[in-house]
Amino acid sequence: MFSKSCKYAIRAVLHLAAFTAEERKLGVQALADSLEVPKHFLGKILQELSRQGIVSSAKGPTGGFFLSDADRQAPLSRVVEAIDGPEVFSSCILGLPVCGADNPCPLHFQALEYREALQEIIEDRSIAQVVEGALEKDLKL
Amino acid sequence: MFSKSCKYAIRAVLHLAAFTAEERKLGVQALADSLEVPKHFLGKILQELSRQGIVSSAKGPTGGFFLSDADRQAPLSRVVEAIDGPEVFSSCILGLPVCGADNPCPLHFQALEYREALQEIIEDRSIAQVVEGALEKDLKL
DNA sequence: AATTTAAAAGACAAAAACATCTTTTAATCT
DNA sequence: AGATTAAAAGATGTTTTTGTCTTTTAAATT
Repeated sequence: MFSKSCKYAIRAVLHLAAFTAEERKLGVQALADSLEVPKHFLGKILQELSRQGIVSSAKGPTGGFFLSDADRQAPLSRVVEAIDGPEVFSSCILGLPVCGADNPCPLHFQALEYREALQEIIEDRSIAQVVEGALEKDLKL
Repeated sequence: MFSKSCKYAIRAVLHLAAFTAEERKLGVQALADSLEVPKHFLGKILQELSRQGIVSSAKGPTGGFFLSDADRQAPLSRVVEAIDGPEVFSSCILGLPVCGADNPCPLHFQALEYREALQEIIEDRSIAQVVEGALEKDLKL
């Protein structure tokens, strides 16, 4: 489904959304500890997310990563697109390059429902909404 | 979603289901040509599928791969399990080792629908049924 | 029995994904 | 200004996935 990098990215962004703000940043070390993922690898991912304007960051003492209010409004799919690329959503489930309604693969029509379910998870909800829902249910982030 | 090997495997099995039988086998070369996938790589995959009893094969002249009537009755999920492992269905969408209804990840409940859609595609239909449906719709296999 | 055909098996190679380490840059604090 | 802190950037290493090639084994045909 998602690559490992992408899974880390999603978890990191949700965690940042829940626990940080402009005045309350989190360093890679702290974040890596919380998520129990390799520090340097996470650093690379955050770097890319930062470059793409999905998370915010500041250097130096009191620096770190955080999610601005604007950052929170983005759909979760932006994170996925940033790391795994936009193909994840649209590409054929059997990897055929020309699969579509006109030239469908053997699973094309069955796969539509799966496609929609996927969209509901990551395209239809903003980062803020996902976190809100999770906090309501007392889920760990 | 599925690994490349797994995508090849599914396509190969469906093709074999549509065009072969005990008396009408297909060699790796011919199959690779039809599916437009690398011959030797496909060979490896078929070897594994054969070892696991998902496809049938015969050596020597007039040899090749085919699907017996019994082979056809298996659900598509057997192919997926054989190549990508059984985890694909049950594992957490964010890769958390302990994600479940009791200790759910931030996307656990949203992911349920996606899970079900996925099951409907590969667990609820036999290979024979998928091929039948595809042939009815004139889809290329 | 000898030859041919094609899968089975295993060794090997390239690419991508995953992960770590070091250096540089920029910001803060004293 | 100098020291310190932490992200940015880049180099490097490891593992997994993907792909190729060669040898072996078994079956059929002559």
